Amino acid sequence: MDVRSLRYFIAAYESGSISAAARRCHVAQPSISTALLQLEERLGTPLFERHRRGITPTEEGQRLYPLARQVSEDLDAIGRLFHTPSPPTPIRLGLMRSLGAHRMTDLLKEYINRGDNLALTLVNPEERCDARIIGEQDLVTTECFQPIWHDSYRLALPEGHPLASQATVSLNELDGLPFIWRHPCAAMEQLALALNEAGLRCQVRARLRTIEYTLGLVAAGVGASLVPAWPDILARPDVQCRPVEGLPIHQIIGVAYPARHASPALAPLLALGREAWAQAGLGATG
Amino acid sequence: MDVRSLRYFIAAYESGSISAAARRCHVAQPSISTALLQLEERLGTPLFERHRRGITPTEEGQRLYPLARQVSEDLDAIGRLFHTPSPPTPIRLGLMRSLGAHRMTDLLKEYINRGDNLALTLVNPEERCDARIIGEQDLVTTECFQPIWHDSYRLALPEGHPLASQATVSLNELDGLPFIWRHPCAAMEQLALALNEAGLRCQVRARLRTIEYTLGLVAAGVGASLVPAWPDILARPDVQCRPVEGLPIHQIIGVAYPARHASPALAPLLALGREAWAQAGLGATG
DNA sequence: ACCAGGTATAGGAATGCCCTATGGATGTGC
DNA sequence: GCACATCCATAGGGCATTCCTATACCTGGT
Repeated sequence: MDVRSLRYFIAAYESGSISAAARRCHVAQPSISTALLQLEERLGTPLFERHRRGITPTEEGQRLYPLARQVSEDLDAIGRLFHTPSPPTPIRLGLMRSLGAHRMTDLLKEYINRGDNLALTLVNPEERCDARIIGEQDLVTTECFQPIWHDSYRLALPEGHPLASQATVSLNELDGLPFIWRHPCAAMEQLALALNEAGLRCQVRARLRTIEYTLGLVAAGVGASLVPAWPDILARPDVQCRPVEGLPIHQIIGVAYPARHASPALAPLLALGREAWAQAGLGATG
Repeated sequence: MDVRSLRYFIAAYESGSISAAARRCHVAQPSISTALLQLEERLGTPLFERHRRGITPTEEGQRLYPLARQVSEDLDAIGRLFHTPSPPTPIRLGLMRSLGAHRMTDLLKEYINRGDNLALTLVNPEERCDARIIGEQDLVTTECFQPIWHDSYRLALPEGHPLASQATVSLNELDGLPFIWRHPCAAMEQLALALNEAGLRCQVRARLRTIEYTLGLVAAGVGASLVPAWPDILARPDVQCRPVEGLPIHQIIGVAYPARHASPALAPLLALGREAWAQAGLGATG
């Protein structure tokens, strides 16, 4: 009886899926799969029913769950037993706009978990802070940079817009197109520059700051815009995203931190960034 | 944080010694030693003070102990959660005399632990039974034999007896020596045979059945006897044990069980015998 | 002075875990 | 209707952890 299997069981139980549990535990799916099979073998009873949409616990699985939680948490408590809580480390983190609330909260959650009693304060990236989550283009020379995410940008069009019938859109086709302008945004500035150089007109219908409002206005047919190609944006039915030909707008987002005298409490954040970046790199090549 | 380390910690705590814990856990001493060091490293505090006579728990060790017990027992409970108790398997075990109460109870304890809900009945080896713990010489042809222990026999003398000043005793020196005769005992019968063949007299002061009483009478100076060379007998200060020259009396004790239709519930007992026999074999060569 | 009993360390073998790759089954979108 | 995506299970190789033996070191007892 291994506590590792129990933790995997807990994750699978709470996720309702072996694959999701694997993502949550940062291991590959077969690890959870075989561990659960071994646990069922060891206990002599099936714990889950497998089906296409995931798994549902059997009655035995439901009986095991609270006990497994108990053991797992007791073990964690032992780990903290002699861990004299250090005074909270204040960390001021500057966050640029348009980071993607979902992935950013996941990152912060993990950071707080891994860090040792952090007191996180989120501020604008221009303010004084210990580190900044920003696009690579905004680095200043005294800063080091740890990449986290790679965002490529797409032209966002309302559903049914003529340009949306094409797989890609050329720069010339943007001439005179009404735009929802998001500000500040390096990608939009690049677009403005490109339009200007090509002698194309740029018609701005609205200026605003958040991606969410931008998408709402795009969906309402007020105009087009430029948004990062995040899965949850690409999945929206009311907005269609198309790459702009010959205008590969990318942005690398990461942690910028002072090259000298960086706070040691940043280490887990940098490690998380390294992991996410490596993960994306693997996905890109595979 | 691994439950393995916690179990080692529990064994060390309860044994008061790393070496004893290793024996109890059936692992080598360095395994416990390094596991404890790792646990202390992990928790960031020493758990034991090491000294020449063993170890004593620190205050932190004492705090950890009940929690470790809790987790360990909860985990065991999970292991038994879906283990529908099978109906008790009755096993009649025939036990010859003079097996050595200590090692025999250890063996039975382990057997009951490993077996699946056994109902053990101990009887004399002549009675009907599923298996017998006997000397190899008492095997009948329909039985298989799994050796467990190898006993060699010594002449037991009261402390200060003239013969005890010698490292060994010759057969001739036993002529006319008063004896405490233990019965039944294959070794004593071999001795009687040897004395008889050499034409030596044998003077019997008492006849009895148990080794404990025998040793009491030997210590009281009533006479000599022949006893197995077990560590706890050799360690007695009131009795001195000497090998008899040219008379290597040995006995192999083990499990005798029917060659056909042996109860499957005997398997753990045979496994235990195999382990003990291998262990002794290693000790003899090393 | 040597031996016995205790713990710590070093190095090699084996067991087990994790990962990648792949197969099978079943909904989903065009 | 057919390709595709998702999810779980299985196979095989690489690697980390654990175990063991052998040995060093220390101290108390003979």
